[in-house]
Amino acid sequence: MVVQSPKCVQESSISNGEVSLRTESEFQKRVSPRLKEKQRVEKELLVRRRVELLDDNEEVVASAVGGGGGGGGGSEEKSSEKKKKTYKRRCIGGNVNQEEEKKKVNGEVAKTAEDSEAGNGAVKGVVAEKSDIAKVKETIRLFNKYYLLLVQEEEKRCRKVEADKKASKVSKSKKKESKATKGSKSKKMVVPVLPEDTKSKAKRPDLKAISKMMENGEILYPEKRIGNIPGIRVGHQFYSRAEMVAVGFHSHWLNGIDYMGQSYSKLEEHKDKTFPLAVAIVLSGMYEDDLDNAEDVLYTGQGGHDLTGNKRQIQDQKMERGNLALKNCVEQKIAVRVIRGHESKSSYCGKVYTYDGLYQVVHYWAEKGISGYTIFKYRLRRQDGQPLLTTNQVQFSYGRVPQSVSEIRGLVCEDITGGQEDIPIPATNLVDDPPVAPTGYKYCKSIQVAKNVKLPTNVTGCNCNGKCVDPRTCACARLNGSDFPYVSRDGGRLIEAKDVVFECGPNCGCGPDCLNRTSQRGLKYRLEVFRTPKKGWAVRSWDFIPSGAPVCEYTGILMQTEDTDSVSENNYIFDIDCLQTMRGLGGRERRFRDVSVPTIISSDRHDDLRSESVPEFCIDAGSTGNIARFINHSCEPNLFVQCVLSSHHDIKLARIMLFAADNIPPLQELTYDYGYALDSVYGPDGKIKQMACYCGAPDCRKRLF
DNA sequence: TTCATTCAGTCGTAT
DNA sequence: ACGACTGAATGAACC
Repeated sequence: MVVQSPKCVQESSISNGEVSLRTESEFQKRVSPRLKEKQRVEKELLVRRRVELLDDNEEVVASAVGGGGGGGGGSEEKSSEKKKKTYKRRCIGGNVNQEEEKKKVNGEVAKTAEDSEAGNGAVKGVVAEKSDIAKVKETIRLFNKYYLLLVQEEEKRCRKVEADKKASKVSKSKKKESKATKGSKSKKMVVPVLPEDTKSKAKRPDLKAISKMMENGEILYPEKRIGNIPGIRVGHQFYSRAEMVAVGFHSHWLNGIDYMGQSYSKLEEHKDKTFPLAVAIVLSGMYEDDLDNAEDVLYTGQGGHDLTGNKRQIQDQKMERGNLALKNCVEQKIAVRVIRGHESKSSYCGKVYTYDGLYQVVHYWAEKGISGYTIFKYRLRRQDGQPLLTTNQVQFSYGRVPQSVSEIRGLVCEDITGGQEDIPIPATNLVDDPPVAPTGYKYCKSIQVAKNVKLPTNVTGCNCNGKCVDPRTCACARLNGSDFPYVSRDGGRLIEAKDVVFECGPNCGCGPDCLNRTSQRGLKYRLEVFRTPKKGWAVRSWDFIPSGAPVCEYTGILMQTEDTDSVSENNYIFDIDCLQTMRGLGGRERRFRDVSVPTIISSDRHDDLRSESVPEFCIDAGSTGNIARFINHSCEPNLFVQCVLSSHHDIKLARIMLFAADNIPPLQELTYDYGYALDSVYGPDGKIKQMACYCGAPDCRKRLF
């Protein structure tokens, strides 16, 4: 294809994990001296070392994903007791292939040759049991899904309430008239409407979500535990109290002190202890003086607070419940988990809760508080030998988000989009000397269509006006299983991954503000392209990204797959293959039955898709593309791929969107699962090519392909 | 910015 | 089976 400077090839190829068609000589020249040798020595050691090197920089920030990947070693066995709970949801992320294999064994018809190959390949190389960290991640994703579903429910209810209000106001006079004739009916209207109506808005979808998870037995650790919880390392960030409940890390969404009650004294393993016994506390941060410094904490007991209004003491605190539990910790030298709540403005979540590690309750005493009532104070000291306190690091990392262009360290390009995007995307390079900027491609915000590809025309859309709200009347909503795939919170969040999302488009009656055009609004977050030591270019966000939020589209040249064969140096080809996309869900659960396969896609065409081993169309971002071409692969990604149809309904030509699969803190590298089937990539010699994966995830498949 | 209201599981007590 | 207990989340009301 295009002649690129050697440097460019290097950058681009590594950055995208080296897709496929590189020549063997190039491959060896660039990667092998360092890689292959070590690979032979020991794969795992290599991976770990790389992760350490890599995360040197990012560990500070990416507490959930990054890190040494080690942690899990011994604890994996313990987790088997909870296997049942998570088992049914194993068909996600890195284990998709495994799940397919299982289905086959169960007698389901193998779909395609490609599929079965993927299954076989995966079973050989994949870690059988999920790491504890992955389980936690999965649990929180489930929580987020419930949360968004319940937000949607709430939004619907509120709309209805509002509509009813309007209607009732308008028809007030009419009602009076009709009272005479329809007395009984109006009575019925008033009775059920009033209680719902008055509770107009605040319904706490977060609490609803944990209720649902309890109901379904989906709390990861329903039993309280003393000490660390598998999969939650020091520095782990939670984005709400409810999230902690979902994991079982702190089982109250409200209380500061979580403790084991008397009932635990019956258990054999706790026979020698006195209960109640505290296991975890949350420092809400409202007592500024609670925090002496990072290693020492002064904690005020519970009770006697005025629940409503000003949080003043109105009673003496009593030595009972949580206070007693903490006292017992002093006497029995039991360490408690300490979670610190931080205000984090400039983020959608508002508050972040960081796990700061185990603390010994060394001392307690009673004193008279400001209001003259007795309060209990507890002195906690951090246990030695724990990872450095993350509080400072978090602040450091948040502080590191540059406020202006002049503050950006290692800036090599102020805006790689050349003004095309609403928000500039700077590129930084603190790795190379001299620092180089990403080159060898042309930035293009929107997709380019190859000459021999024709997008369908004469497509009908919905007939809504302004914003689409009623899923019963909006034709686009009906295609999505009679519901909108987005909630309006935070400017539009996708509730969950779907096989395909039908958005409103140019053929619809609604306007640009329609919720069902969420993925068409361009970039919302301040992204940065940055150079990594080992993985080439990478992308991160300076803003917090809530789960389900659209991050960017994958753009490039939309072309026929067969035309790409001549383009042999290209590493940026994204196949528009629904099956492949589903493999790359990255942890989002599929809901097959919820997606009505629309009649517009004729059934024979659908069969075509299934039987085809190679998708007909692809997006080539090799020479032309947007920010998405710099996003790296990970086996445990924080983004997922979602096919979106907006201007037409041909699934083979769907747009490729990347959405946040998790709540993503600022400066965490953005990644998605490239979704390669193992042993599916062939070199020029016709032999299967392999590529090691260095994403560093605990459940890394070790191979990209 | 502050204010007021709601939210729901846990733990202990009382059946 | 019941009720006290708890302070986060949230929209409204407030300048």
